[in-house]
Amino acid sequence: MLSINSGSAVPVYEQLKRQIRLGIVSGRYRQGCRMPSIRDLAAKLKVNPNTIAKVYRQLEVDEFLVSKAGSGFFVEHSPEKLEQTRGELLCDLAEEFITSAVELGASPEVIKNTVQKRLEESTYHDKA
Amino acid sequence: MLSINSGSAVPVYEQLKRQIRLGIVSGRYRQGCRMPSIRDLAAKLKVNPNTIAKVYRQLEVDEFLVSKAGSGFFVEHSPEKLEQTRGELLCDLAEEFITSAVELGASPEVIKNTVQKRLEESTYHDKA
Amino acid sequence: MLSINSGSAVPVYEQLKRQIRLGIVSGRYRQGCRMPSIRDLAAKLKVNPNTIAKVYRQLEVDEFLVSKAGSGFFVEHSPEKLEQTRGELLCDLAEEFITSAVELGASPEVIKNTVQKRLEESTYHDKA
Amino acid sequence: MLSINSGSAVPVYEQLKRQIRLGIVSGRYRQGCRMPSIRDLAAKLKVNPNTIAKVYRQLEVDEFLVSKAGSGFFVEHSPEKLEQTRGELLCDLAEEFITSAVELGASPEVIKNTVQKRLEESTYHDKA
DNA sequence: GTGGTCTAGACCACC
DNA sequence: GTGGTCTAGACCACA
Repeated sequence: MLSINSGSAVPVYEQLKRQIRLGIVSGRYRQGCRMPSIRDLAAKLKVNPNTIAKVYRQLEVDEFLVSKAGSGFFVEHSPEKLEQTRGELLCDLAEEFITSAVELGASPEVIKNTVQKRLEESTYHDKA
Repeated sequence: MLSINSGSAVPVYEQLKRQIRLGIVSGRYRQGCRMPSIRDLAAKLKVNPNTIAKVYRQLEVDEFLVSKAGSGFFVEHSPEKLEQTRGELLCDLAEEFITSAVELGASPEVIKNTVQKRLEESTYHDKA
Repeated sequence: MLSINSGSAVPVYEQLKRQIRLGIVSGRYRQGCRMPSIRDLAAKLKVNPNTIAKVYRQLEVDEFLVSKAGSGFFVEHSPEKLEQTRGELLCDLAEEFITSAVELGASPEVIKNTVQKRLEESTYHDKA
Repeated sequence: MLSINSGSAVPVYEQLKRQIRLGIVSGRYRQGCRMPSIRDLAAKLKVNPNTIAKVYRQLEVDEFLVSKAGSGFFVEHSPEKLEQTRGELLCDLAEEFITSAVELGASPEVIKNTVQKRLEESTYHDKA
């Protein structure tokens, strides 16, 4: 599901773009599948259809979607593009995390140790 | 600035609590300073004043704020409390990051390496 | 000057994009110069400001313009981009010309000879 | 379909004359066929009926149309006239193309080579 | 129905 | 002033 933070400084279309791109890269939206129609999604999220259209059009420029006039938008990307974007998004996530952690006053060592600890715990949970 | 995500599953009061607590711990809201009045903040964020009151009261229970009748809420915490909360928030941040990274298909090693790399780069930038 | 053909099948924003791009590539709009403001150009051409904004934004994506918030759009491109686009536009012109000529019933030989003849005449005029 | 560029320096009646003449020469309007009535075409293109009348009358003088009182205008031309006009239009197309290409900074050799290349490609496609 | 284009406005942040 | 975002509609072509 997609969510919108109206009060945020980051524009609605940008929020949706990120979420949908993440959904595509993580496999929730699968290759070849049809996206919700502009009007439907706009009604569901209670935003203007133009805003959704902007999101879809930008994702088309970025080569994640293709539009078929009179039919809809479809997930369409090359495997390389997908792999590359995965790497970029991971870097973005890491950067956001580190920025917030630094703002909290954490040193690089503390950050590294915390990540290490959480990774070990989640690995433990996976094995359990 | 505080922002609200109406579509989110996490309640508005919880969203605000987290943001304000983060603001206190990171030093944006300083010890002894007066918080915005309940009705002002409610008007600004366009939420019910009761929601803000709930946030402030819970932060008071958690020992981040104190209320002075007829005067308002003030930032008030012990240094130990602050240090402890910093650690907790850092863990939360790490967990969010790792969860998203795993959803992206990253292995623990890839995650660790990415964090390491970003840390080195930011250290480098700081020195520069 | 920019002109618009409202009755044409090609969208207004596309017509303007082509004309401005041609103007940049041919040197009529020079590197670093400020473009007319969105509102001014919209008023002059009697189209909606959003249409002009769309043109400018697409030319920014295509790396012919850069926007400086609160200041305006400026011509900004790399020399390589300019040279490459010159070649592409020349090919487009040639294709349009040939398509029309073929529709008129001209054979490849006739087309080639006509071009040759006009080129000689214009060369002659240049020398004169 | 006929289109009008209101912003252009070339008069509306001249624009229409060229398009219709091109339509006749290229075979889209066939010998003996009735043209749209003056008032119908004027209504469709949202121009003054006098403008259409002027176009038709000039095309009559140029021997592309004949008017039959109370019946309308009809395509009527001699094969020689048609052949001659084809040649003239081809020259005009070539001149327009060359003028634009020169404005783009292309040398006569580059222009010739580009035309040659596009001709070979289209010939290849025709054979395929 | 679908997307594609366009209009006529609004409010915001930045300068 | 500037551009940036967003809304609330319109009409069109395509399928």
